[in-house]
Amino acid sequence: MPVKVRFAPSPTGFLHIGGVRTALFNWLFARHAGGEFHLRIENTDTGREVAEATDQIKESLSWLGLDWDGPVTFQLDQTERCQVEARRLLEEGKAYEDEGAIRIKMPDEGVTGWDDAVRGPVEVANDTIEDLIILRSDGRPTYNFASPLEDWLDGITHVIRGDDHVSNTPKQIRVLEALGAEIPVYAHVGNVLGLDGKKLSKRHGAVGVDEFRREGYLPEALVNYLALLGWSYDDKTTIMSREELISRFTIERVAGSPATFDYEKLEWMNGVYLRELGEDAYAAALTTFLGEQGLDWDADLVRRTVPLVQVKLVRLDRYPEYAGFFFRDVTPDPKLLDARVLAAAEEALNKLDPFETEAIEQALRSLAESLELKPGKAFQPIRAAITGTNVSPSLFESIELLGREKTLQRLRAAAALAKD
RNA sequence: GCCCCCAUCGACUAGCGGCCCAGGUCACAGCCCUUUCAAGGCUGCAGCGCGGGUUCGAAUCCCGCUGGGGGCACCA
Repeated sequence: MPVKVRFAPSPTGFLHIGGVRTALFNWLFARHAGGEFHLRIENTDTGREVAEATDQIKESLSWLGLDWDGPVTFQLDQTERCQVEARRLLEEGKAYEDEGAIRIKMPDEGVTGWDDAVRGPVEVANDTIEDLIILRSDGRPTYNFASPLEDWLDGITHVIRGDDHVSNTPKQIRVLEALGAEIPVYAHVGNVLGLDGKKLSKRHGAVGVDEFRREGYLPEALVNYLALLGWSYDDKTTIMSREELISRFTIERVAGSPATFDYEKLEWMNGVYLRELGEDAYAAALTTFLGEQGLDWDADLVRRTVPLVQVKLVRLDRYPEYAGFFFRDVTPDPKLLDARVLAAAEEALNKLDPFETEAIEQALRSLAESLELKPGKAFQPIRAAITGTNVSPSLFESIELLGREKTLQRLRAAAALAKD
């Protein structure tokens, strides 16, 4: 039987990073097996912002490259079918009415168990499972009825979901049995925790996918990082392309223990991906990102700054601060300046020909020498004058790219500032 | 309160009885490189929660404890 899995978020808000991880595992599992990955919106509880949240979920998945098969389905669409099935269970004596709602009968003795694909055998005593309501008195199905029912209708073969669903599983298995449906394979993945050891939630920093996007993370990096949160290929492999992830992913190597989300490692990994990009691809990513930030900077100039910044940035959102001086004026802190050095620099660069990196470096080095200053000491005031700060891309290349006119202009302006 | 799940360096993890006085990655520290910051190279710091078993032999198996997480709705 071909593999068929689903990711079933509820449309209550943006896509949570823990949810994304669940989606990713489902997706990797399906793609590895050549099966299908479906997106189902569990809107059993009529939400107010369904449309908006659904769009956002779809966009987040798309951005990450997690494509789904077939149309997006909505649980609410199965309301009638749920009612029909509930009535059937009633007729078959497997359910009963209770104050207008319908409850399913659960066995009082014995156990309900399953062989969890990540945890192994799990058993729950039946006397701890109550007769749950499957249809509310207003006719709407409850989650624990609608979800397994739709899994059955959709022919879902594997249910891969978060740890928090473990206690729902025995209930859903009983529902499925009553329905006469086949029981899918269940796999419960450990939860994602925040730095404080608590389950990740909106309280703990950037947990929505959107936020990672705004902070300049690459989807490839996020996917790679997330894949390693609870799954591993072997004892030493860390960086894996999407294709490698797909071909290597198996549910057997997924861990059942909770994992703490580590921003520092994600950043490091993002840097790895950023550095691996070709210069044109890097420029394209940067331009797109800047556009999303509302910064309409000259794409050609952005492209030319790439060689100067690529190895330096670990996140795209650092670019404006780091390379913004190419696009807008600067106001350096006077404390970083030195009028004598700046005046000398202006003179040295004024009629330099050609105005190129190598010549610039040569000129400034001999300037340092004649002023009897260590190179680093002499360059810092110049750096501040040119870039506005004491942390910047390589000075000589920056000067070449900025051009003679602007360079001299900034040198003069800074020299004036320094005198006060 | 009841039920379920989990437990290796600060973090993510490898380990499925001897290959482990525990390996990799991030973080951290030191050194090298160096025009700042990064990146890179090298070195280092650091862990099997506790107590009982089983076994010739346990991080690996069993039991208990402790700790953490999740669940017990006409929420999903």
